[in-house]
Amino acid sequence: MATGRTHRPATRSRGIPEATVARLPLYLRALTALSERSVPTVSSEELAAAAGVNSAKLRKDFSYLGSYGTRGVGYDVEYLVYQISRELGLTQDWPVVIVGIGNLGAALANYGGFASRGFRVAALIDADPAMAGKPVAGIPVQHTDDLEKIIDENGVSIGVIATPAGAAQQVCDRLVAAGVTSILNFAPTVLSVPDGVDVRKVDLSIELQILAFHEQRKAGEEAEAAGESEAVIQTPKESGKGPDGDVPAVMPA
Amino acid sequence: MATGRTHRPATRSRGIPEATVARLPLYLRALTALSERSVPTVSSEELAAAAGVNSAKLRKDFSYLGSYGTRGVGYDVEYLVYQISRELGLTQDWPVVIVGIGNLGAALANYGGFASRGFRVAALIDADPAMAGKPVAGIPVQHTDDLEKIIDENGVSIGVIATPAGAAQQVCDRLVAAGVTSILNFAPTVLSVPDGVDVRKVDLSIELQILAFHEQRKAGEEAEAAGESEAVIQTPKESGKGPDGDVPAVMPA
DNA sequence: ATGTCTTTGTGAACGCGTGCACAAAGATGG
DNA sequence: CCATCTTTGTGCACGCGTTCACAAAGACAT
Repeated sequence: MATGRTHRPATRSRGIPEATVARLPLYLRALTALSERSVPTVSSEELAAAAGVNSAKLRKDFSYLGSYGTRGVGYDVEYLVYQISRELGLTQDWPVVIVGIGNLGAALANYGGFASRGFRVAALIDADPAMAGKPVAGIPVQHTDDLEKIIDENGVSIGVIATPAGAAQQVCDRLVAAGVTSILNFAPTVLSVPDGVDVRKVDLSIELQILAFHEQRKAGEEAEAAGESEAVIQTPKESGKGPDGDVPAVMPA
Repeated sequence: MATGRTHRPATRSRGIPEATVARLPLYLRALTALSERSVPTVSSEELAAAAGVNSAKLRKDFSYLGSYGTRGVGYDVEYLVYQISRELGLTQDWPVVIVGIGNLGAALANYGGFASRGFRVAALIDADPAMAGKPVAGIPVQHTDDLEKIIDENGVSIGVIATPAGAAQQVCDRLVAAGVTSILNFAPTVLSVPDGVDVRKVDLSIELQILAFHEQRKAGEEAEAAGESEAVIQTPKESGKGPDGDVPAVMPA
């Protein structure tokens, strides 16, 4: 099943920083767009602009993969697309199961982004017997009872949890026990998993709350409206006295 | 995590580090659960375990908000819930618009997490005239033409983009022009916004690709550790600059 | 070949976030 | 009131990630 995995592109292959890994998909997307427009080469400056990052950062990121650029010219788009795809493991097929076919699960099943890049929805699983057999996105929903069998027969190693919060940990445990080692969690819960299992979480309400925090801060500064531009003022760290404006630093009684 | 933002000197808004802000919602969720069980106080150790973080980190996070704990006892749950809620701006109402009512947009509209905490879906907007008036999650969908009017009349400052990638930037521009200053972007695009506008992005396919990377790495290590007698992994000749044999089959965006 | 010009690749400095470890603060019991 | 025990709040050191700035590498023109 797994083809040769002893890859060593003439440089330090192991030890790609996590932050870099998180940006590779971004670069890949930008490069794919260039590829479709048949652009042969691209400079770090251009690509960085397209990906919304600093060009030095981009060059350093690529340097972890190896020296794929040509000084004075830039990077070969096709070659880079291939290298990043391979580094991310997108040259192979990743069967994925989605557990919890509610509104969100159905939306995920229909999401084109899955199929387009090496990921294939191998099965949809739901606890509701009434859902069983019903096709969603052209795939019949299967019952939770068969979870282990489905994982095993399809060689699934990536699972997506889109269940209510209450069921998430239990589903997670079963997925892990059945052999899944990477989980994308949409349920608003902190999952606990054994070592060796990766969990990434996508949490709507957390994202909104972070936005609300900044929004409130912006509103506060605006209300203060002393005529200062917000970018440059850096209040020196003071302790004790300090007019921090709107919010009273309430101390517990 | 994923937060694509235009550059800004990593400002500590009122001295609270960005990393701390991102964890506050997590603490709040754990505290709310404790509150519902009528637990009066909690130690940093317990709360940290519930939130899945280091206890020292949690104490330091709270120290940015002020000294709300009592040594030898712990933190007062109710008080802390209130303080964090206020800090995050959840004590006020945040009207939100969702633009792009496809599968994902509809799922978001139905998502309970919105209403539960200060956020209220003020309007659903879609470009398809056939959708207009059709109720989704009990809210009638309105047409994009009225976007500016809807933003204005409802005092919306937070927008959610769930459109196809092609429409995202255009929608974003209109939202910003209409007064929205915080955007949660689900479209697989890098949005460019003026200073002062916050963008957070949620990108499915990026999350999956990051998981795939680690999955591939795990598989590789495993194969390496499981004895090297496999003749399959013979070092390819790597003649010239061409990559090794297996064809990449480049995927479209 | 030689010089000029462009762009990469990276050494080094800096800043942020994390986690340890401990002193200070307060509760609790005698 | 004093001793002891628990838990907070934080000083400090370390490591990761980001950014600057520049030498080296190659393309290209003459």
